Amino acid sequence: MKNPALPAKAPSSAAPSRVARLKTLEPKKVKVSQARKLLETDILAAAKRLFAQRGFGGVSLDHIAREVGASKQNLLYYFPSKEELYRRVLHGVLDVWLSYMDALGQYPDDPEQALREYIAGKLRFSREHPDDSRVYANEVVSGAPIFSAEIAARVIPAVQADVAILNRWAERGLCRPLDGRHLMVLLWASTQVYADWASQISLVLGKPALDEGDFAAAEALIVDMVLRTVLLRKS
Amino acid sequence: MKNPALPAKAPSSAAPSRVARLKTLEPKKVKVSQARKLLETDILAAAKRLFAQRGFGGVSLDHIAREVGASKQNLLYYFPSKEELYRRVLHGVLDVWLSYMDALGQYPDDPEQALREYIAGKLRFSREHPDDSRVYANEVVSGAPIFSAEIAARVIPAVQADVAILNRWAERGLCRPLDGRHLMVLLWASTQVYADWASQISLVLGKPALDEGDFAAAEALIVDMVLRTVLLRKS
DNA sequence: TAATTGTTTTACCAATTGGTAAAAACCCTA
DNA sequence: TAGGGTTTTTACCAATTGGTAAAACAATTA
Repeated sequence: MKNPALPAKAPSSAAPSRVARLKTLEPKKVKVSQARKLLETDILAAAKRLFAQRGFGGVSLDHIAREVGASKQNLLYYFPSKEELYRRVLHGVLDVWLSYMDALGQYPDDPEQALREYIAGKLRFSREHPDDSRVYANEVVSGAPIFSAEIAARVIPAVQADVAILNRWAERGLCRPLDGRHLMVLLWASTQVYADWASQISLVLGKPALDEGDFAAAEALIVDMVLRTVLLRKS
Repeated sequence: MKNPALPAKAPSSAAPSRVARLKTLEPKKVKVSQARKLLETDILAAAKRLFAQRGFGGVSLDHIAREVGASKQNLLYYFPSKEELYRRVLHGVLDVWLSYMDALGQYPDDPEQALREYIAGKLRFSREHPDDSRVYANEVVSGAPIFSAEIAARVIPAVQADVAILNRWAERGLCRPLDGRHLMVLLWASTQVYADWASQISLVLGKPALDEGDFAAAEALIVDMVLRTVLLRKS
């Protein structure tokens, strides 16, 4: 099915085969034993981009394949099915997502620094990996039909660890006691929105795309709010 | 591309026609002059639910039609195309979305009350209209390919009005001066996340669905944070 | 060089996609 | 009850969907 809003891709008439392209660019440099990993990576990258933009159901294998200059059947040689490809993409996305979750543990005795780092990291994630954020958002908005098990297995423990850290701070009198679970939700929401809602935010800010200054302003506001709320006294 | 004659489609034996169903349920009550509006409403409701869950590309007309007990062709009698149906759904969603935007103007001289109402309203929106929120989120995450014009025309002015109110408060010394645009983004994010990310939040909270208490806890946290940040002194 | 392995292409497939045309059924009024 | 407008169903359509089978090609090893 064609998403009418997206411009139809110009028919890649010349359609250079991928192998031909590789050979042309680096005649003998690229070992074909590496070709597999290369193409696999390309497919995953293209799939991530498209899934981020249009969701699982809005993307066809043919679309992804054309994007990397391969045939759909070639793609199916690397990934046994569309759902498996999607699963692989999601798996990678979750890896990246989780890698920004352990900032709180880095500063076990300094809530302020820990929270600053956490927020800064999450905003960096939104800025540097917007498609990862959007793929994740798409899956979660859909009710996580495919990945709820993996989210439960990997995300929930990470969240609970972060919540435990917050609770320990509160017990030690380092911060106000509050429901860490809702604080985590708020942190995700307020940072990832700068990836997921970038199109609307840039409309609000009146510019074609978000720049460094916008992210800095967002960080300042979020950090300010969170520290005011979490710390016993604003330093 | 050749297309060999396909075997005649099996007659949908069990499928009860919609009219038959209506008649069975309420023999003469339902005026058929109302049938049109009824079916149209049903279609829009079903489409909203499905678009919310799977995005534009993940839903077929047939899927929507079956959901309301009608045929795809019947559906196309009411809506000329899938995109037009989607547009109608989005239009309704935007109406609801915007109806929660003018809370700030209700209390022009009382930032605290205004912000409390705004947050409470937005959370009510997430709770009472989760599908609206998700359809909106899906469209925005996709880069608003179909609705960016209408968002620009209807949402942006509303945001600017709210930002102007915030600025006026700051000028009058009623609140701290801050970038109202980022505050608005934060308010959307932190409230709508309770609709869009409900599946993950309920996993975090360890319950099958969010209940009133969860929304109350969220409201308390968000209000607390925002008031601490926006007001000159926390009352 | 031959056999083997790994990769890509060609040729299909049935089912589904959004959409059209026209016949049929239905309802209200004259 | 006959006609006219409204709604639904039947019958299609070409294009696209995810996926399979096998042939062809390329690379590595024996």
